[in-house]
Amino acid sequence: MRWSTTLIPTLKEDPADAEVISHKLLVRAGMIRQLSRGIYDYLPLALKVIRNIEAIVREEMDRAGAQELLLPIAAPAELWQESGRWEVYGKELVRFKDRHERDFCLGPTHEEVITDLVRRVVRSYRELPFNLYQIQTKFRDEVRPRFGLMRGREFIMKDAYSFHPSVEDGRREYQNMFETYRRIFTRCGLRFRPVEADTGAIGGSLSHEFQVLAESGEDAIVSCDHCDYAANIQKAEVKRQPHSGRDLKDSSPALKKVATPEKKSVAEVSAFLRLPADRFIKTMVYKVDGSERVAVLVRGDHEINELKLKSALRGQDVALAGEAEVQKATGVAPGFLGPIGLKLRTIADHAIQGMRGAVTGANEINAHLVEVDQERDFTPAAFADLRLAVAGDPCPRCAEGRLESYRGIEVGQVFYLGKKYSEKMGATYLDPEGREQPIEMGCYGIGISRLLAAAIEQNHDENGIIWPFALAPFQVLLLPINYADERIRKAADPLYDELRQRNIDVLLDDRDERPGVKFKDADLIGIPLRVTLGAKGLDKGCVELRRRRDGSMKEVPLEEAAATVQEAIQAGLSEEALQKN
RNA sequence: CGGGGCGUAGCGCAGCCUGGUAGCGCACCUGCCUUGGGCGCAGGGGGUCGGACGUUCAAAUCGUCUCGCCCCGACCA
Repeated sequence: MRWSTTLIPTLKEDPADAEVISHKLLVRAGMIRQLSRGIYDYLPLALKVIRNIEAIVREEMDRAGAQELLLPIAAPAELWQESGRWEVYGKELVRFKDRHERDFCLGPTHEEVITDLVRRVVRSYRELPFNLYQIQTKFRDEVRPRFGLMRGREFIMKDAYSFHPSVEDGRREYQNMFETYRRIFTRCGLRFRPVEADTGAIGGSLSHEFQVLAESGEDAIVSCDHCDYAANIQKAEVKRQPHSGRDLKDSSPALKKVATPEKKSVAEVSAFLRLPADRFIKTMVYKVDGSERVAVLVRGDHEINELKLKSALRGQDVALAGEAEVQKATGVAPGFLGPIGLKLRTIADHAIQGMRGAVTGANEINAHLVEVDQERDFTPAAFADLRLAVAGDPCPRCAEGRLESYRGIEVGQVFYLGKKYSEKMGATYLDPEGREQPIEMGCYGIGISRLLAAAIEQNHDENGIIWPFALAPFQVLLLPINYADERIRKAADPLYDELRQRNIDVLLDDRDERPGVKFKDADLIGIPLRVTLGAKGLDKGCVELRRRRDGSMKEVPLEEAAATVQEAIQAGLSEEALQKN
């Protein structure tokens, strides 16, 4: 492609409305433009990258035995009412009426539509299993779209759904997809980590997320430095440890009330009493299923994991109580709550068990209790794993490891759904004994457009994007210093033709621009290889080959340039494929 | 949904407080010049100041409403 005939509207300055680096660079590199909140035009350069991602996804999905299909983006409300999600999904689901006043929605995901298709088609176990996928635009009316393509309302997604005659077969396919995702993200040239994940709104019993590692990621993840345990912080288990009581004398000093005027938070009381945060017991009041109030205890340096709390309460909805609600339920203001004498059902994190010499609120304004001994002074209804894991925690799976924490961008997630949709929607088959059975299901998503942004978050420098070879919109950029110069042009044009003959995706910067402008734009759009053709080099019969990633440069005889470029691309691709993840 | 901020040329911004002929940089067009990291000189085009209503002799500027975009937020006791 010749630059002069394409549309790559680069910008010198960051767009005013962009916050994160991928958003800034996508706009500055002329790849996307915003049409509306969370809705973007994909310009040619962006679409080329998307097509590259899609090609990798298709190859690997097909290789794994899945088949591509395409489902409608608009779906009738009835399907969503059947699954129960018409009511549950909320405002994220865009609804509209057609001219006959029938309710429809735009698909934010396609479990309903595909389950409906399959139940109308499949009769027998002989027709199972299979895995169907599509690559399609999705629409979710996010509360707060942000960060450019990272959280858009309209986005491109690959979604796959598999159907099985047994749990074992479903698990096999889950594993198959897990490995396929590993291959896909490895081939994309990304550093990533699969982590155990919560199943969230989609439902199901087993799930992993694929997180592209990037400082700017919205997700916190932890992984073991010793074994291969890794999990989203929301899901990460905490190993039950022996209690952290200070001194294990037979008896604790007597309980003592101390005045703590206006000191409410752990940080404030900790500073005031000169005691470390891990000596504190934090008491939080939760609304459970909207009515009951439950007190939850965690150590002062820990934080409650509401997902764990929810499962400890057998799946009831939990929400932190407001200040007025706390006052009403306990008779004291938040900040001075403690488990001793509290007339509420109380559950405590494991770390609370056996604590001695602890500090808690006194259940009266401006006072705390010190020298609290859990076994002596109070007994919660239950102990459970209720807190968020933190870096340094011992690994819940192996003996030696410690957890490290990272930030990540979720670009893929696999779910084992089981019978969740098939039972509700009556997707069944006849087993060999002639009995009707609900189909076992799994589903597997990849955020294609988010992957585009994540790749940039992970691969950029102060000058612009640094594309992995596997995703780059062009493999190589030809940069004639002065294309109007006949000698340079007569070197550039044949090289351009030869690269094209070798089936290499090449961009020729044939614009009548100053060299500086071309160099800046070249770095900005991030093509992995750049061949510079200038008078100095041509005097020696040479051109210059430069790698975008490390800036390394070498002179190459003009006649060998095409072959050298081809080798460099091969080398780059295999280097990416061998990257350890 | 709540709170805050911003809408002025394609992009980035000033002007608004204190009403009086709409500006700057970049980009763009023409010519000359220049050609290894966003050159130089000269000339030029482009704006219903987001929209509506109001106040006023007069509104980008003041008021009311409205639309759009950005950021923050569901309380860690």
